[in-house]
Amino acid sequence: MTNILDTLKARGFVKQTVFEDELYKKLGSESVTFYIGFDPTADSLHVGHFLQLVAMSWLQKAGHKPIILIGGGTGMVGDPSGRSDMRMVMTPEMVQHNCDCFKTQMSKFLSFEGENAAVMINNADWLLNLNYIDFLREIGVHFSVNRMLSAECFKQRYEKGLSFFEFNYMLMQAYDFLVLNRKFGCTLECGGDDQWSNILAGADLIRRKEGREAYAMTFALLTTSDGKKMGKTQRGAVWLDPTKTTPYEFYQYWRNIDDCDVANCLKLLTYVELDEIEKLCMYNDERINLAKERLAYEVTKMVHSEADADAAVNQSRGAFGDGEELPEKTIDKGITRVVDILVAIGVSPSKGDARRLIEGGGIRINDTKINDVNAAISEPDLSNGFIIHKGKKIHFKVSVK
RNA sequence: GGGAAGAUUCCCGAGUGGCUAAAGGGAGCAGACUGUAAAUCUGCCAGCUUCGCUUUCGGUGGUUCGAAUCCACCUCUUCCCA
Repeated sequence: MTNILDTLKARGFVKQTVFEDELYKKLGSESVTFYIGFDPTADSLHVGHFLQLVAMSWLQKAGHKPIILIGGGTGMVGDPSGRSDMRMVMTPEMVQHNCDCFKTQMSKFLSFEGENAAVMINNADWLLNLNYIDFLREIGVHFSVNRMLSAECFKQRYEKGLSFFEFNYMLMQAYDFLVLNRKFGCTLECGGDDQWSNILAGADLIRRKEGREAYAMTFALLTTSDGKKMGKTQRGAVWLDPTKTTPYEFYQYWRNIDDCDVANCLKLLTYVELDEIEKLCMYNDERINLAKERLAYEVTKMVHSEADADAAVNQSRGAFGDGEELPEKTIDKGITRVVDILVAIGVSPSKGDARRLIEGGGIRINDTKINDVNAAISEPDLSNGFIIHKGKKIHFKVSVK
């Protein structure tokens, strides 16, 4: 049986580790309890979280026990990294609501039952009632400011400024790891590579304070080949919640990624075997599209369902090939002008935008280009339904309610 | 506590009384070319009842025929000194 660390490395997950040799042996010989932290700042996860969850599921499948730590404690204060944003104070109810949403979505990738069931824990349980003096005496003494300042994550913040709260973040996260180690025997913390300093601090703290082994491992962040964060679109993040990002849109997002990112995404986001990925991605011409289709299908199936993935494929055939199905939208009775319809179905954010789109020749109805800004849909089309195209990629079948 | 600078449209960043819905860049959208890719070139990029009107340049008042631009106060941010 192969060591899970080999698998993760081969697929490009692993960025940094501590005591890799020891960790390797441990992962190969026993069930390791590990954790990753998630901040409950929204009621849905996005694709960045998805990568972490896939990594977790690999580990769980190999027999290790996942702990999902929800940052309810830090969420009560608000994430300081969103600089200009209002620091929205989250009520316990909101945090609870977001946790519930997370759990539903996560249960598709992780098992909350069985021998090594995943568990979800909220750090508000211990962070909120922390006594400041006790914390300083117990935890604070183990941290050297000089060392913290030399950490990469703080260096980048020098110019922008760094609040004491943010500086404390490292201690809180380190403390989380310590608590999980004491209460649940958690010995490994994972996370995105941007969390390296914080994770390392926790592992260090446990070793120093408890004299016990503790390990750290960071995973690659989901970025494009030129280093930009993936998962952003015109309309914001790509969410896992089907009401925020429909399965069709989700499918299309992956179908449209750059050539050079396909292999990476297949390795990190799907369970497709490595040699198969290699075969799929060996082309530099249009045959690479098969790899994109496979990626989009697999990921949609994982996040939503096989039925949703099949539907998305069929709708895509209709939109881009010669299939029958198309994603559908309905409009209220009485809306007839093209401009109004574009706004009604959410293709344009405003009428001005819709007008410009028509003026620029970007809109077609039933394969006829619309040139007149005031054009309206004719009666037979209104009752029978019609197809609206925006550019080359957005196609909807529209019918009147 | 003392001193200095600053807050501009999604982001970065010009603008210092009318010609400014506000330069330039990035992102985004559309057109051409393609493979539902990239690169490149072109156009668009506050809202609306669109030959016009309305709302925008941290907040509130004020000066002016007229302010993003001048004055006052407030809020917040950054920097220097303690």
